[in-house]
Amino acid sequence: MPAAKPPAVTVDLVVFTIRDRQLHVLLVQRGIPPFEGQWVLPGGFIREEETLEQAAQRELDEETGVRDVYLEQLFTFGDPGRDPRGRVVTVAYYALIASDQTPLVARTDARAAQWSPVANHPPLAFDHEHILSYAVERLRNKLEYTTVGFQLLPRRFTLGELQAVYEAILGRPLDKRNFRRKLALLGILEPVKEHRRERGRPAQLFEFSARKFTKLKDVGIIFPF
Amino acid sequence: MPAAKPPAVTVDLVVFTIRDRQLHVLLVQRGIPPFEGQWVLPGGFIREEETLEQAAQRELDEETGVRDVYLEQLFTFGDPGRDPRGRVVTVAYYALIASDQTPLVARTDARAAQWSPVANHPPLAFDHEHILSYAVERLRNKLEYTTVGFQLLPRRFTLGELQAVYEAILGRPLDKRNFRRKLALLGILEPVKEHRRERGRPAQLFEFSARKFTKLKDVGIIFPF
DNA sequence: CCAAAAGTGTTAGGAGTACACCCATGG
DNA sequence: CCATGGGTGTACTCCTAACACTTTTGG
Repeated sequence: MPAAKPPAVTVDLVVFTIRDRQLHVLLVQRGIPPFEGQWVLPGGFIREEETLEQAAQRELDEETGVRDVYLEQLFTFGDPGRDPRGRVVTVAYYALIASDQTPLVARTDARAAQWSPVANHPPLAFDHEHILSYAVERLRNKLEYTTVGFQLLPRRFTLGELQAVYEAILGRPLDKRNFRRKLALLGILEPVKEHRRERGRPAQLFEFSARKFTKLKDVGIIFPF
Repeated sequence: MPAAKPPAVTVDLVVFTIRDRQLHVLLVQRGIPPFEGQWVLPGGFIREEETLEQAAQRELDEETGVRDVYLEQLFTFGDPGRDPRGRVVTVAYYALIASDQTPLVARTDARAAQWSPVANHPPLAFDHEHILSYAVERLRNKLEYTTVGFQLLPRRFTLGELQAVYEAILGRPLDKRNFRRKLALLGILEPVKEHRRERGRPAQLFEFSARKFTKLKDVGIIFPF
């Protein structure tokens, strides 16, 4: 039934995290031609028995050892010529990793992997530059009307850290008082009986309240800053 | 390089239009097994030399004879088992057709094609029910922060018709005065020297002003009703 | 003259934005 | 004591939402 020469189907991942208050992306170095030695987004072929999302989960697990993270389909790229080896259609996903879970897993193959600041990353092979910038754009939009930002922080965080996440991704400073009022208004943060002390006045720690959040979920959250 | 048994890759289309103030979708009746005689979304295999979007354009042209319409990638569906014949990954697109351009093209194959009201359509085979509802949801969201609504109307239209489009898709009544004020504020409609007369007071006809619109494009349009 | 749709303003409430100072701690 | 980040309130503007009557035409 398939037409002649079906294309290969891969899944590519744009894995984001926050490191020292900057948005980082996971890159791997190719060990084989084409583009040997150049940096690319992690990815691989889909297997027969798995869904696209499971393929993305599996790749993510293989690269980082992290599970249960925010994962969302981004876009499907399939231009002929995007891969010199032949027709490859890639379904791109992006993932958000909490900043306390970013250790990379011991790698089984020869390729190196590293977190790179999005604002200053090595050139990428294939059309991965394009995929990355599309993912950043999506993340930026998503940030404005959902609560994905929390996915990038550990379970407990300060309001300063949260604001830094938003500022890093949106690329502009936010007003501290307005930011805090907005969050208070949303009522999805739960203060915990603990403070973080480092440089300056100790900061109240908060947790994201899944309970309160799910109530809002149906209503639809608008989250502009 | 490809893994064993690469999946087939198809493009499926959710083609929307407005007919007598209701949202309609284009469906075709399968002429061959599986699901012979059942209704599905139009679609087909991608060709070697074309991009995904070109494949979608081509399918759309074949089905409706319409070109230069709003077309946007929706989502890629690839669960194993979504097609009984084997692994098929489908990249779904949705398209918006102006209501004065909805005649279907003379069909070259045996299948029937028809416009069905989304609110009352025949059951769909494969996972096309799922694809359709996802498309409706996307359209609804898109309507709230962009100007896609105009794509569903002929070049000249009345404010009543435009409001009816929004109401049909959003599924709720809108306040006439607020709706009109909002549009006046956006300033992207150009009144033309013509009125439409039918049942009741004649209505001013408007055109979408591409010139005024592109100015806004960079600024970013928010379009809530 | 009646049915049908077009057209038109005001008000009250909520959200966004701009803005500056004091507080608690570690070094 | 000083550097560092934490924490707080008010005023203005703008957008949204609610709401009802008159106008113009065809039949």
